[in-house]
Amino acid sequence: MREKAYTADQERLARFARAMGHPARIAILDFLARQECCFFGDIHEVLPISKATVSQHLKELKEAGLIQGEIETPKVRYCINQENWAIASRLFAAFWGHPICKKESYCE
Amino acid sequence: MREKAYTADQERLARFARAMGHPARIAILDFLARQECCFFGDIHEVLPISKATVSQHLKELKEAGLIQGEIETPKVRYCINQENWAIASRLFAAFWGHPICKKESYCE
DNA sequence: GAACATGTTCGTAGTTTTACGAACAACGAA
DNA sequence: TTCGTTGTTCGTAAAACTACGAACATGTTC
Repeated sequence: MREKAYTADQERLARFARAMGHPARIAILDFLARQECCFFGDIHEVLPISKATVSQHLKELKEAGLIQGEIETPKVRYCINQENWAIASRLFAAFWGHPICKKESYCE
Repeated sequence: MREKAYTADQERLARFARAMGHPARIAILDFLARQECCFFGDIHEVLPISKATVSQHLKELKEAGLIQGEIETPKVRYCINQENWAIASRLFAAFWGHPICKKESYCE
């Protein structure tokens, strides 16, 4: 029954968008994009939610590929995942028709 | 305990992102952005989901402000909401640091 | 009026999201 | 060993999301 589906780019764009679909996660991404990298505690400090919830949001962003985390005992350092960040950036640019993207369709 | 919250832009960006967080809605926006305007039936035709579900997705996009619909008996014409589309475009451009947006002041 | 065409809304079901406290894991320090 | 710090994971609960068929609303046509 599945003769029409979504393109790979549509699926990927939606996946990234979903990850950005919560103010806390936007705040986290904003924060990380500015600092390049930082610790869990720094992120938790600027958010109005519990550690457990912050951890959950970070997991969501990690699963979407937008960030990555590595243990630096006893802390955990989180960073933007540059590779996927660039991919997402191009997908959104293409979607909105921003000049960063030359092609008429999504870039690759 | 509510001393830290999210900025208005973070809330708005998250709201738009959430609306884009499903492949069907990305497909709808893609379709509308290309055609400028079209009927419900045209949209339903290119999606692998039922009328009821398409209608639900359209409602979601309408509530997010990205599209608008008007009855043109016996059909319903859907269009991009240009005003909010431009706002969303700028918010995303600013978020990703795309050239359309110059520093703190909004682009254009 | 009866039949049709186009979409929306209702009711339902299963899944996912969001949030929290409590418990846990890992490790360095006392 | 015991304590303290840093985060994650577990368990739970309420809300929201996704999807569908059935029923409905509206206006056109026969």
